[in-house]
Amino acid sequence: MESIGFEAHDHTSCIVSCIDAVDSQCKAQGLQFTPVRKRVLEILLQEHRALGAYEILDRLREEGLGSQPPVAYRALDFLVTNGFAHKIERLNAFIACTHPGEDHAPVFMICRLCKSVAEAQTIPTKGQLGQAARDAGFQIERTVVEAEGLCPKCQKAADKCI
Amino acid sequence: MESIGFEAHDHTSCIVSCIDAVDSQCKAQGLQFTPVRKRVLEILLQEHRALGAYEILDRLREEGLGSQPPVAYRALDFLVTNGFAHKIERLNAFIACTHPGEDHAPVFMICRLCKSVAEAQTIPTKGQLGQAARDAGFQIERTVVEAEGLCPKCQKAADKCI
DNA sequence: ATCTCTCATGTAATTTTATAACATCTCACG
DNA sequence: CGTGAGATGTTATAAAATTACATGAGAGAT
Repeated sequence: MESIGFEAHDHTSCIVSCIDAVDSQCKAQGLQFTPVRKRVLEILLQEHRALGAYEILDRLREEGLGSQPPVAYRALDFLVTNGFAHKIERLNAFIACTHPGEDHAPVFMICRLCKSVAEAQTIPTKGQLGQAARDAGFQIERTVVEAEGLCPKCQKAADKCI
Repeated sequence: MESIGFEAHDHTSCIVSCIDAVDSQCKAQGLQFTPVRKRVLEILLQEHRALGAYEILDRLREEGLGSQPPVAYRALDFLVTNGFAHKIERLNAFIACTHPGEDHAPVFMICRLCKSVAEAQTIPTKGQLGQAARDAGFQIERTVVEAEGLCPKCQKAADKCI
């Protein structure tokens, strides 16, 4: 269980290496990692925060890469379908995946103050959800697990105010 | 860990007893269980399926209980805030709570074929999500846990087609 | 070389989901 | 009675997502 998002790290290299990883994975799988798709992933990678489709669209528009909603939604759909990004249902927003390539059952922790989002991995069949599914005879295909609360930084900031 | 939703049960009495339970809880807490709010909860209780706000609004409109979106959204907000209903984020839809009154960390299982939704309860601090949060120093306030897949009935139906 | 099929993109219009803002009402409490 | 909090009515608008259809670009067959 590893989580990325709340700690500092070298962001520039993180973006480059992630793009490279996705690039080669696309080549391996015969997927087209087109300029719009790559740019959308870069935009997402620039922050550990979920971005709305229209925020992304605005940036694409500034860069002349597309101006209508389907442009953003299609690129996001490609990224999500192939596991390079995730949708945060609670926020109707999207975030780059921090574990591209690996098989996925992501869990998100969303800070209600600073809006940062961290991703961790779980094994869906294990744990309480897995147990509940087994009890009910339910066959899990996909999971959405999102926790809202306070990240370490904002907890400290909140403590000072008391 | 108990789950309601995929098994048959006496639905009429389930609705009545649930409304009664919410009614007395509202009295105890000084909450106003007004006609619109009660009707919306009844509508939700009539199916073990999540209903969109506009589906609910349509029914309210037919009954002359309100015609504009805020009417439905306000009633739903009351029900969700007080734990009498839940929002299924994945579906942008709402469902009556099967455990009103109890302290809540619900988990939902959504059948992708028949759209039925079952609710189970978990302890958020336990399990993999709790562990991930502890590892990251994240303080959970609220969780969204939704699994999509096949309910027992639809699994059987799917098996026959192979 | 060109046909053609698939996948990606461009664009307009629309649908679906949700909220803002403000007027009005009701009813318990002083 | 006032008056103030909470509930409702109504108009308008914002935000999120999709449909539908036209166009383009490249791989592989003929």
